[in-house]
Amino acid sequence: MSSVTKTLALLAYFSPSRPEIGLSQLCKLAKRDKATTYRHLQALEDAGFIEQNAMTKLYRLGPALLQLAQVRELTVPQKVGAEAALTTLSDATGETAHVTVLSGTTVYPLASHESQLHGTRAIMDVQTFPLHATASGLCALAFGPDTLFEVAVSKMDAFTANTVTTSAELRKIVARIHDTGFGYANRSYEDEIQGVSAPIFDQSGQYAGAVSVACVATRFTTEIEQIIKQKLVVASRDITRSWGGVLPPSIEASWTRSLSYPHALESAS
Amino acid sequence: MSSVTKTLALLAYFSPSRPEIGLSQLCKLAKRDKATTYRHLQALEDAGFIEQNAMTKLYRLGPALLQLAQVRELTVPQKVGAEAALTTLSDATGETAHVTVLSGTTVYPLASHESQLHGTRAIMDVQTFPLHATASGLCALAFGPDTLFEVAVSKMDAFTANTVTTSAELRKIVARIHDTGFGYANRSYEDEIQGVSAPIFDQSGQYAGAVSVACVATRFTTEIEQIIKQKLVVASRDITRSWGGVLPPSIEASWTRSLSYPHALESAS
DNA sequence: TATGTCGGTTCGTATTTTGAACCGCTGTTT
DNA sequence: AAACAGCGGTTCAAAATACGAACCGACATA
Repeated sequence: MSSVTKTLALLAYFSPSRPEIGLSQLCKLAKRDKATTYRHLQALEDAGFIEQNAMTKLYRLGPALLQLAQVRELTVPQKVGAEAALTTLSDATGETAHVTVLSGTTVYPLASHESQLHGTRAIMDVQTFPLHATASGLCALAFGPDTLFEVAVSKMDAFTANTVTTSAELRKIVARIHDTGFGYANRSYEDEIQGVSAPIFDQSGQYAGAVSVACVATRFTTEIEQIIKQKLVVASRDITRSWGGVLPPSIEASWTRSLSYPHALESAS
Repeated sequence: MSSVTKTLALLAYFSPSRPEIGLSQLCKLAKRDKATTYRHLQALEDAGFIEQNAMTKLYRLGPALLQLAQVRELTVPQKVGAEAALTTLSDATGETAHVTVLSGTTVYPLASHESQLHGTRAIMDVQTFPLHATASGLCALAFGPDTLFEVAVSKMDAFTANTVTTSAELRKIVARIHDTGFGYANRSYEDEIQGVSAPIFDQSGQYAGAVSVACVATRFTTEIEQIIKQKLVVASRDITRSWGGVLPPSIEASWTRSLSYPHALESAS
């Protein structure tokens, strides 16, 4: 592991729920030496990736990230191209909806929209989505490059009692997703959250990401499942078009089949 | 220079005008060895900071940046707190307005708004603002920590014929900005651009950033200068309040003086 | 077929990174 | 007030890592 990788990994400890971190706390979190961590933080600070609160000495993410994010979004305007469809999806289903993108072998959150309808909502405070345990991740496995599978198998943490933990089980789930055109994660990442997702493709027909609905599990009935799937299809078409992509005909065929024979899916969820 | 610093420095070569860069081109730009640069790019790609276009092999900024930027903005909601005032400022002056923040010893762009009024506009494609040559940077020198001055002196590149290049000149300009409460940059960074800025402060009365108007120099008359300054004061008050900060009374006094006796300023611009 | 450039890889050298121990400071406990 | 614990930050010898010249195969040009 290079020093660069170790340094950049520190940034992942900052989150909305833990926005400021002191040196010692970060050392504990990352299980690193204090001197090393301090030097890494210095390097990040020099680059503007973090800054230090002069009063409290706590570190927080820095302004250079905003700058770079802006360039990224100008280069690949995915976020702006997903937001309208996401709002529509969330409003139509009354649940939290989000879009993820696949980059390399990692699934990143891009945008999310929370429904105003329910008090209890699925909230996202996630850096990256595990391939084997989330609807988005499973979608990537089913429709993305085949090399992802071995990556997924190499880190199959059990997040809940429902998380799949064997390569064989995973392969079966992925196969079903490939058939139906929808990713499912039934309480496999967070307790009481049921995720459903649909893939998004880029201009060359390559897998680009997924649009998902995270539903509080107790609300997840076969009726709402049907509605969610219908709306997911619309959102996926919208976002794919907005990103300049094309949906493979096979996906459209899968969706048609899935939505016509909903009973075929029940065992999958 | 640590390998981390060298690696992160590569990100600065990506910009709206050069959003995708190949390995060899990046080596030339950064004047680095190809093997080293390649390894650095790998590390950045592993972290999701860049990604590679599979067809063209060109690299571009990655989706992890959006994620981190979102956390940054949730931690320190500066951008959202500046945008309304920025729009107002730009509309009222008919020129491009922008907000910068000081982090460590570096001035970063935060947000900008371009006037719809004129065909010719100041456009910003800048990673960081030089302390000695921009209105924002000079504002930081005048109202920020004293340690900035030596940093500024250590890199006084001459961007135009008007850029100050001696420590003595710089000190004089900074003193005048301190007196008037407005930063000026008369064609000192970009030819034909005249910048005027006002400082923004944080909750402890520390310098936090600046709000600026970049005016095409041929349009810069004493009349528009007065209007710009008046609107800058409003914007600075707005943004400072929105950031939870307080304006030092001395600044308000400087502004009152400057705006009452505009002639005292003419030699400054 | 010769040539240049591209992205990417190899391997021995030596530079950089590393972490135990330490420092000075602050706030708390005894 | 003495002892202690925790903090951010620093030092230096030991060791792991980064480095870059040379190289490879693919592609485009001439």
